Amino acid sequence: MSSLVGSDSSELGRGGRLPRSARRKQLLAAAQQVFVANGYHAAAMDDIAERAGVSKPVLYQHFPGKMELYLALLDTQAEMLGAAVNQALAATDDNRARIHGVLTAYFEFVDRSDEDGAFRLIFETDLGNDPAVRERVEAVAQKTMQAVADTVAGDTGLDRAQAELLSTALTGAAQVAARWWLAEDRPISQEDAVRLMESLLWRGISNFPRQGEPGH
Amino acid sequence: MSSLVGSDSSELGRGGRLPRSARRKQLLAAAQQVFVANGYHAAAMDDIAERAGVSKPVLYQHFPGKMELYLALLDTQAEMLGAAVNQALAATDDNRARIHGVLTAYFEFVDRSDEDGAFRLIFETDLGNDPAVRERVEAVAQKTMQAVADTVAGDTGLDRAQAELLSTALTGAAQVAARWWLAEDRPISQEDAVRLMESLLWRGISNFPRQGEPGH
DNA sequence: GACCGCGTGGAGGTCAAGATCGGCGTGCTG
DNA sequence: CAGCACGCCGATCTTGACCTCCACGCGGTC
Repeated sequence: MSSLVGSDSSELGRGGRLPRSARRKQLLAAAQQVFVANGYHAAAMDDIAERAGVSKPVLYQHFPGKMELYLALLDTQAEMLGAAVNQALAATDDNRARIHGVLTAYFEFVDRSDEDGAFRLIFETDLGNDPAVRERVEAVAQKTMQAVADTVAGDTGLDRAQAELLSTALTGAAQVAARWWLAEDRPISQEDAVRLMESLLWRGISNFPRQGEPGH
Repeated sequence: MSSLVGSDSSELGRGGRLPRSARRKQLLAAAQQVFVANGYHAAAMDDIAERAGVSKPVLYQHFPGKMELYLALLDTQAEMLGAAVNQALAATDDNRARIHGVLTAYFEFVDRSDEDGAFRLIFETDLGNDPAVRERVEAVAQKTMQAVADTVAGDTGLDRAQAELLSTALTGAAQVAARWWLAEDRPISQEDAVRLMESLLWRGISNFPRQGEPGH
């Protein structure tokens, strides 16, 4: 009756005891699968434990609670996305190349995390109301937007608020487009998608009409 | 001890009995306040009933459950936004004017619903996982995107998938920008915001380089 | 002026899900 | 070989939120 090892794809590494570090990583992987599949609220700690092939007490010996578990995953993904975008912005001084890089970063992020759907933790969380989560999610978008706004403000002469509005639109467009592209199962190649978006955004923002320079 | 009518701003229309229609509208208003303030999950039926100054049974005599109550509100708001966008698209044949109209529709929607924050029901719901909710929310964006994609495909010669990608980016940019603008407490006037966004999007999409016309 | 029905209110049931306690087996160490 | 420590599990508690039952009071009618 009691089979030794569940070779089911639904269970990860069932079997004997593991060192804490390995067990922790395994629990994080299981939790990510469940959170991504069901969202935070519908995800049950029982499901996560079962998914990992352990019992609930073990789960609580590694994480104080559901929220901390979620935040650990969220931080990891936010770090990844933030680093990728940052690198794309710092890699060059050519603004068109920057747009290309940031777009690629977004598309790569949703594409790479398609296997596990990790991007949903950031872009489609059902915890937008929780302050801790909200802060972390907005921090990524804000940091990117601010960096873009610096360049936009310098190049267009727009004041800060105006530059931030356009920067929000640009980064938001990239994010929404990448999500749509993945949700539609990549109807076109990633290269084509990035090229199209790059063309759209670059035509929009480059040589943006200087305005609002008072007097002079 | 028992004050007759709660003139508190926290309670709506406490006092005697109301005709069903009026009571229903009042319950919807109370529910909207609570849902917007706390999100779906954190909102308690007790809070909604208390907010409306009635007891829970009456709430359940008007709505079968929490979900139906939420969906009623969601449908109303989705209808409003969809109608506004539709009207903006149908009002003219000039595509730049269409962009202006749609942008205005989005900004008006978040602005007008700032008093009660109704736009959060659509744009920041914490029920993105529930099929019924997801379907309704996506339907609005999808319909808009499809309408825009029709025009984009016709004007640029792009194939359907490419046109839809760009249309998603355009409508997504409008939505994200409007939400940012409100979240930042309207740092610039609505007219300026719409003008800036219109300039950005129109420069991006107008005279988009024709490509992908095979052979011929 | 008395009666009857309907809408209202407070108190309670049910259940799901997060969080926890004593016992067991296994592998290392002297 | 014996003791020990550690990781693990089954079973349970508790909280909180959705959802109904018995008493009360107001409006229409003869």
